Amino acid sequence: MLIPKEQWKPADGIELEKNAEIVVKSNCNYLVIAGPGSGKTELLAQRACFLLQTGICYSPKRILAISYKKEAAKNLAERVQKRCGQKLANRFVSLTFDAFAKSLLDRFLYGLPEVYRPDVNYDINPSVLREGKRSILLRFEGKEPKHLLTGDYVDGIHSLSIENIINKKMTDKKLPFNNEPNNLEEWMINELWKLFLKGDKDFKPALTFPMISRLAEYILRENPFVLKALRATYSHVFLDEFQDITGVQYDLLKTCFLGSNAVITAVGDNKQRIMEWAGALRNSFELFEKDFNAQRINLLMNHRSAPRLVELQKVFIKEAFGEKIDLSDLKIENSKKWSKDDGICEVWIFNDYIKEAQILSENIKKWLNSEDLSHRDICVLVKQRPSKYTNMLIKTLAENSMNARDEGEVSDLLNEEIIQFIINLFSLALNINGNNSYTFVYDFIKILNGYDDDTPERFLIKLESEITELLRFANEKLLKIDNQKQIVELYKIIIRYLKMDRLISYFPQYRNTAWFNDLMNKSIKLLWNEFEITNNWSKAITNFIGINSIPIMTIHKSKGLEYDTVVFIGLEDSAFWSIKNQPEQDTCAFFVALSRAKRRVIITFSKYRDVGANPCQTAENVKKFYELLAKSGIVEYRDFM
DNA sequence: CCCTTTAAGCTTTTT
DNA sequence: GCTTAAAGGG
Repeated sequence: MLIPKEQWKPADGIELEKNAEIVVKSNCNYLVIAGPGSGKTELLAQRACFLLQTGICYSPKRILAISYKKEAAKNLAERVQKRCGQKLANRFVSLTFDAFAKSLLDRFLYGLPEVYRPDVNYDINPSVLREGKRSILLRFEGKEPKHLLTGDYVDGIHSLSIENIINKKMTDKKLPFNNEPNNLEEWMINELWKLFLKGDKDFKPALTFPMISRLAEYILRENPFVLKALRATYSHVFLDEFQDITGVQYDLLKTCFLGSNAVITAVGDNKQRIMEWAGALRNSFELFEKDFNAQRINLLMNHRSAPRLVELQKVFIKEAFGEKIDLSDLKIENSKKWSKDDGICEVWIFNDYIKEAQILSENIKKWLNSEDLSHRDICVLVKQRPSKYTNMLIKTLAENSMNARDEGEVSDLLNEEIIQFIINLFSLALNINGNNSYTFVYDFIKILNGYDDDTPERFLIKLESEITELLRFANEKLLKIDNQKQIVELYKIIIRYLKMDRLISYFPQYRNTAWFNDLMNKSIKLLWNEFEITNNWSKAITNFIGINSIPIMTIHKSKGLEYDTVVFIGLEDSAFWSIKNQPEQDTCAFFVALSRAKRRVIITFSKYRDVGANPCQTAENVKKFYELLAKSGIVEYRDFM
């Protein structure tokens, strides 16, 4: 059953580059610098296979893989299962950082001292954080201890920045917090911890994710047995997108595994470090090398982009990142699947955003029709505020019967299990050729019923007829719907059929009623919107899923994704206003945008754009980017003015 | 109530 | 760095 180490070969005939193979078979901590398209998911999947198939990670030991996005965690798990089969993949645990921290907290809640123990029914992110943090402050008005009202704090809690306290200060330091506060800010931090942990008559206990990580870290530090159990479980740890790790998360990582026998493989790219403003550590690579005695190694292949785009990326790296960059960054090679002239990068200059939208629409139409691209092969990127920058384009595309939409608005919604269920149910009810819809709906209801493969067949047969009846009912109702309220009714009937308590027991996140209702309302609104436009339920569902719309998103959202053609709208000062405060991060952001494309990048500049009171756009501050593009000799400039 | 001044949001993820 | 929302003063 086990494969000897020397005989092990990468699964599915995949060829790994030399450095990737070194990491896959390594037995020490590595920091893998993996640029765009270098195949880091594949590297981690192959390493998982190597460890499991050779028995280096032997049963019951497990591999813990930590990502940042649910989607990334899911993709990696699926890849491992595909490469080495379900049985071995059962010992591959792929989680997001927050899911990992939360699972520790939920399992070992009672390992916390009473003061720090959250109510077992805590919510995540109190709704009040969204509605107005100031209202939290008000409940402490006048209760400030008199002796702390000195110096900067004579005005009491009003002199505090509540935003800063909740987002940063509360989780700045490891627990425990100082029980005898020396100033008003410390007092406020303590009061907020108590309120969030325990709640009161009009505040439901609710934690933020950084708080959860701090609590999990505290449990492990205070309970040697829990720590020992964790370390006994995982022999190997993978850390994806390591450039994004926050200080809070790094502390948790150290408490978990520093000084243990776990072999850690961290993968990341400092050229894509765009999350510093949200707390990502600037020096995570150096810290990891030092603390964990990790070796640094670079991947040199770019499997994604066409040769001319790889060349452009290299020029960009060399000129924009300067001496900070490892020399091997300039040795990147492109994949053999391209011919050497492949790859297009153009800068399109417009007088106004109306012309910009027209020209883009014409070209997108051409790409869709004559280049055989599908909507999902194209992506429209913006630095921030997608709606502001792409309003006109969406309108113009619609006038030419093409769809584009802000993917950020809907992607989380569409990925929720309950929404997936509803989509699949409606697709089936309307006889849309969904490939796996029936399996999805059947399995979903089967699980909720607590059925498995040992369940007597008569129950399963009954279940099938129940589903048939549900589909018939949904079909009948859907076809009669002529206002939004009737969709609400249909949703209610479906949820009542599924039973909320059963839903919650399998998807505990839906315990948060406000969030669940929000999901429902958003999807109803979106669905109704699509129906109003199309007046056809099949089309409405297809549009709701977005198969026929071009995704629009921010650069941040696009990280980790790839598209044949990338249209970056608005390489302008007003879009990159932050370039003065955070030049490195904005350079990284532009690099991320550039490197999403497999074959073609179009970058636009419009002299006039309605993004604010001053429509006249400049490119003084982003001049650096234009100079770089021009210098490469690869980019073609087209003037549409 | 209106005008002026100040502060916050922008770019994210996570159950 | 610029826009918009909230707060403060007369």
